[in-house]
Amino acid sequence: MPSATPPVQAKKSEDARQIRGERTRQALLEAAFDEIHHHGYRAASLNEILKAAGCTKGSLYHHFPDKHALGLAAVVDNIDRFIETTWLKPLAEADNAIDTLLDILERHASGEILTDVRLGCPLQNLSQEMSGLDEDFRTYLNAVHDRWRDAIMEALIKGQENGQVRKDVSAKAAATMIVATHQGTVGLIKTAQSIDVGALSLDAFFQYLNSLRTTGSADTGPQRGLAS
Amino acid sequence: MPSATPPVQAKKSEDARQIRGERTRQALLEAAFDEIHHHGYRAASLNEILKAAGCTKGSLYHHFPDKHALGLAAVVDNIDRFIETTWLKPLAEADNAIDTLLDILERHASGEILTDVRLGCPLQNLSQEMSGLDEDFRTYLNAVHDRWRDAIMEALIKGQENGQVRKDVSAKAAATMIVATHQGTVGLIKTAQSIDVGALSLDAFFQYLNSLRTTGSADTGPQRGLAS
DNA sequence: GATACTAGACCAACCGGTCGGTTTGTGGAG
DNA sequence: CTCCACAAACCGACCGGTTGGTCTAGTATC
Repeated sequence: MPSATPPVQAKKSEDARQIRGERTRQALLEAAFDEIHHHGYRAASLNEILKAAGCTKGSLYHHFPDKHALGLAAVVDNIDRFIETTWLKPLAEADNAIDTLLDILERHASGEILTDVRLGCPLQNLSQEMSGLDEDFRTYLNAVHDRWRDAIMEALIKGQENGQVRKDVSAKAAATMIVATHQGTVGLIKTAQSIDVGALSLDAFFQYLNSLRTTGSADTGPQRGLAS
Repeated sequence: MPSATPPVQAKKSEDARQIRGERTRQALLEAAFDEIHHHGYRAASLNEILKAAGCTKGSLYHHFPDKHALGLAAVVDNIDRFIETTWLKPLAEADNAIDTLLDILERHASGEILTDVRLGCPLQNLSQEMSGLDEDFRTYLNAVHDRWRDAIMEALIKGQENGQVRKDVSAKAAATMIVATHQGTVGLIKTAQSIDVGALSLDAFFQYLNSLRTTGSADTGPQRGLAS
C-alpha cells in the first residue's frame, strides 16, 4: 500500500471517507453485538461496549441517538447476514429441500455454526428477551422468523413440485414446525450446556424430515443421520 | 372461622406457626415469581416484589439471604408444581402415550395453559435467561428438562410394549425432540405474539406424533388435529 | 425478657444519557 | 503552497435515578 501521491481528484468515498467516522461506527456495532450476545440487551453495558470498541461516550452518542438504536442496528446488521448465508441462500439454491435441511442441521450439530454452546443462538436469545419488551425488536425478530420459515416453505413446495417431497403435508405447517424444533433444540443445548441432547433431538428430527420424502426417492437411506 | 377460644393445647404448627412468618414468606415467594415471570430474574426489582408482597426489605432479608435465594426458591416452588400437574402426572397415568401428548398440546393451543401469550412459558424464559448466567438456576432448569423428557420417554416405551407405538423409533430421541419442538413452538408464539403460528406448528407436530403410532392402531384418524 | 419478625432510612455501585469543550480533516481564499 | 474557517468526530467529567444489600431501631408473641 504505497502512499505515493494519490490522485487528487480520486473520490475519497471509498476509503478516505471511511476513515474515522465509519470505522468507529463499525467498531461500535461489532462491540455492541458482542456485548449483547454475551449479556443480553438490557444487561449490555454501554461502558463495556465503549471499552471494547476503544472509544468514548461522546463518540457513541455522535453516531447513535441512544442505546436502543445502537443495539437494534448491531443486531439487524449481524443477524441479517447470518440468516442470509446460513439458511436463505442455501435453501434458495437447493436442488433437494430435505437434503439441504439435513445438511444445514448437521453443520449445527457438528458445532460448525453454533460455536459456543454457552452463549446460544443470538436470534433465539433476543427473541426470548426482547419480544415482550420492545416492539421494534419484536417486529424485526418476528420478520426474521417469517423470512426463515418462508424460505423453508418455498424449498418444500419446490420439492413437492419436483416429486421429492410428499404432497400430503402442508409445506407451511411443516416449515413452521421445522423452525420451532430447531429453535427448541438450540434452547435445550444451551440449558444443558452440552450438544449431546442436541444430537438426541436431531436424531428424531432427521427421522421426521426423511419421512417427508416421497416413498419413491431415497427414503430412509443409511447415508443420512448423525455421524456418531 | 370462629375465633372462639381455641383449645390451648392445640398444636400450633398447623396454623399458628404459619401466621406472620410463613405468611409473609409465601407472599414473598408468590410476588417474586410473578415479578420474575413478567420481567425476568435480572430485571426483577426487589422493591417491586416488596410492594406486591406488602412488606419491606427487613422482612425479605430476614427470610432469604439474598435475591438469588429468593428467586430460586420462588421458581422451584412454582415450576415444580406446574410440570408435575401438567406433564408428569398425566403421562405417568396415561393409557396411550400419543393420545395423552396430543391432549396436553391441544390444551396449550387452546390457551388453557399458556394464559398470556406475551409472557411466554416461565420455564422457557428462565432457561433462556439464566442458563448462561447462574449455575444454580441452570442445574435446576436442566433437571426439569430431564424429568420432563424422561416422563415422555417412559410413556413412549410403555406404548411400545403395548404395541401402540412403533418400535423402530428411539423413545429417548423422540422424547427429546418432542420437548424441543414444544419449547420452540412456545418461543415462536411469544415472538409473534399470536397463537396462529403455534397452531401452524402444532399442525405438523400432530402429524409427526400420529406417525409414531403403529400402523395397526388408529393411525391418521380424523379425530385428532386442531379443532379449527 | 428472649425470640422471631417487621420497619425503612441508608449505602456504594452502576446505569443510560448529557454537555461543554478539544481534536482532526478538508475545501476554498489569498 | 499556506492559511483559515468550519464541521464532523471525539473526549470524559458529570447528572439523576435505580439497583441489591446493610443496619439499627422497634414491635408482636411466647
